[in-house]
Amino acid sequence: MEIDVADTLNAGRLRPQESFSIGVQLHRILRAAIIRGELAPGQAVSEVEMSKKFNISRQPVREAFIKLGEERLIEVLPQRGTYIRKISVKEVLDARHLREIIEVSIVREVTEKKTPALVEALREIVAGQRKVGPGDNQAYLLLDEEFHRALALHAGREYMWRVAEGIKAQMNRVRFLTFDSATPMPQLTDEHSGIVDAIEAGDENQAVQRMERHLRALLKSLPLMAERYPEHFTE
Amino acid sequence: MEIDVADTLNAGRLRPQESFSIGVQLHRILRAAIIRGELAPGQAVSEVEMSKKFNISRQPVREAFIKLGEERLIEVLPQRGTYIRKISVKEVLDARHLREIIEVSIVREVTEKKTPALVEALREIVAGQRKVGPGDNQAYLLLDEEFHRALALHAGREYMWRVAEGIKAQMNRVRFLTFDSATPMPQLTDEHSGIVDAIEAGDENQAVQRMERHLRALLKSLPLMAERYPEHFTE
DNA sequence: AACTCCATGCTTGTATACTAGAATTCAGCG
DNA sequence: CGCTGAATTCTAGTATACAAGCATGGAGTT
Repeated sequence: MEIDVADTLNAGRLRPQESFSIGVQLHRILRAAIIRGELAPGQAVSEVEMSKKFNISRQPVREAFIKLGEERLIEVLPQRGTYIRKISVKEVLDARHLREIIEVSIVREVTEKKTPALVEALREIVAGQRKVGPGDNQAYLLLDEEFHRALALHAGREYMWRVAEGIKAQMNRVRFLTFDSATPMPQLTDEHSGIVDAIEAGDENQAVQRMERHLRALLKSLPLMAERYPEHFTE
Repeated sequence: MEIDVADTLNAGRLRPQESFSIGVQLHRILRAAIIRGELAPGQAVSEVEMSKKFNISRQPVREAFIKLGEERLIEVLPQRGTYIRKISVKEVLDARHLREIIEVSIVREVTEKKTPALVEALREIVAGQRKVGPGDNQAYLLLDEEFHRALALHAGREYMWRVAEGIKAQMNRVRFLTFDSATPMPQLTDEHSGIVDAIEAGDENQAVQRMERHLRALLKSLPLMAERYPEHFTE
């Protein structure tokens, strides 16, 4: 069931946002498209194909491909072709585990350093999450990111957050698969809210426990998705 | 005290290892040169400069620069220039902290999953470290990497290791500064040996403690280096 | 029928030319 | 003497052309 890129990717000129180079823009576009599954795992892509689709030259496409390759979202085989990577269950599990120890470390630090301003900011994000419409997965994911980023930045761990962002790409590919089926957004929001409560109360252990529980939801859904969409996975 | 690249980087033709593309080869070369301090922090580099020095075109250089930029080893300022990033104390501390929680997680896992074969392999690496000559920092660093990588792979955490490798670039820049002065290689080897002992004994807590202690050495040396070589640092 | 081999058309890798923007320098003017 | 401004010369970004390797398909042979 090959998804045609032209249908979902609004191809055409690619110059409006002049502040960022074309290569950088394309990288973001393709990255999002892969995570959202609009570029099917296993599907072949090529530099010339993309350059034609966006009316640009091969060079910026190449730049984007290099970055996507380092993020392990595509695989570049010299003189043979470039393919959207299938999701590796093992890699996702590893990424999830890594993210857990990072976020646990952060939430522990934050609970120590908490300020009223931070708590209020977090509550505001959670409130925003409650307002998201049932179907708007993308909007919710953005607010989810904002929540976790706020924690990292308050702990002063910008570098850690940068690393975590790369990790999350792998996980988000799975999350987008689950969206259609099995993930109740309100429950996630409740979990966020519970974490904020624990932070506000200064209860470090409870904050950590709730964060772990929050991040382990993927452990349940991953095998289900791997079974339901076997063509998306490699193992 | 600008270090001339031509002196240290053996410039010239760049084609012997045909299996890897020129861009990939150059990336490795420059990466090592930056970590070893042969390209001085703050120093300006340029795509044409490198392309002339290695008798290649600008494109592979550009590819290498993109990767180095993502590793935060250089900074590319569009239409202005490219510079070797100065070492950020804050970033190094963050990287160190991140590496600690990763390696602690790994060593904990390894202590559970230990096998006689692994213990023997680790002891062999440690033995190799004892044989390294006093001045051969680069050889020692390779064996140090091998030690930690063996742990990660035995835990089945290839993906984690991949992430950790990127992190270590930042830390190794500092370690190379300390080599000339204050780091007794035998002591590091003893620490490795102690970690293996704890793993073999199955004493998880002690293994973790020793790993933490081992990785916290940088906390002492970092401020000293920042003071001794202020031109290498940004803060 | 099956197997070999070469031509053809794909792919990414590399080289070169051109564009556009920033900084510097030096001439000209107040 | 000091300041302004335009030309020059850097830079990285983009476009296009060429090279080289791999896969596929079909013609030819056995």
